[in-house]
Amino acid sequence: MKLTQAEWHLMNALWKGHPATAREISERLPRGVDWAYTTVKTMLTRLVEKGPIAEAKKGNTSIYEPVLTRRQARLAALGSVASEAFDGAFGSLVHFLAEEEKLSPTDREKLIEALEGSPGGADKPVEDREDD
Amino acid sequence: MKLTQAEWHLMNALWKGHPATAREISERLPRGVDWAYTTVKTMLTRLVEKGPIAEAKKGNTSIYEPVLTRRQARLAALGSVASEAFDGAFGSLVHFLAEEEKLSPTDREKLIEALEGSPGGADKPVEDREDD
DNA sequence: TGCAACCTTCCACATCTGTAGTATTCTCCC
DNA sequence: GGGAGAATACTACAGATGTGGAAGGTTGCA
Repeated sequence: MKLTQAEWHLMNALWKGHPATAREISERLPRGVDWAYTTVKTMLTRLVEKGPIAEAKKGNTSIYEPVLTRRQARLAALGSVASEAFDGAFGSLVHFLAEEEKLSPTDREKLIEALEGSPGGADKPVEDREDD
Repeated sequence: MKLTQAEWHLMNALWKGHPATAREISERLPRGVDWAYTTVKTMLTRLVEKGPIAEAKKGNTSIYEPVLTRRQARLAALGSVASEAFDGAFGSLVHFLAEEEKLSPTDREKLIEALEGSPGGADKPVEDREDD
């Protein structure tokens, strides 16, 4: 259940409140992500096929519900980084992070840069429900 | 400088010792990653185009050198996860990790599963030079 | 009852990824 | 000098991703 960046946008929007319709979701996308409604619809359909979300019909309209919880997705994402970048050792990742806590200024810059590299991040924090 | 999984394999192999030839790199790929030599060559060429590694010619043969350091790549990877999955808040990622330290058994399983999901992870630990 | 607004499904298409074959060019050794 | 074995360059191709247009069904309201 590894998500792509675009899929994260959708999932984040869905986790913000569900069930939700495609339109609701598309309205909740972060600033900078200005997709056509049909784009959202296509991605949602693909996510349903792939499994992370479920679709139900209410009359003519589809309503979506997350199947994958936010926590599961986060674990998967971190697990994947651990496996690729830290020789599969989760502890090594944590260790690295701990070390980097004392980031040098230039590295801090790099990180900020990385964070700003994609839209959707680093603006207003979202409510912090720990699951779903 | 976000790397794909396949690219991580190559970069990891290169970081293990450099400069290195395509053949050397291909021989250092993790078990389970059995690419044809030409595949390795293609990926290396693409990585050179994209920037993370540099290529120099020694007679007929290309020798490769990382430009992106391991540490930079790790920061970028974690930054990207932070941005996608933690609303851009790096601290939130760290917090999550801290919480998850007390993983439930089933979740621990899920994590293991995620780690085992791709080849190259979780066998022998690699030397732990903190940079390059 | 008819239209505006909204929803859906289907199709399209460029780019990126993963993977590798083929053909050509070097090079080194006999 | 000629051939075997490597290395290279070029090309291909399927599947995933990112985007969205076109056309047609539904529905509530005037």
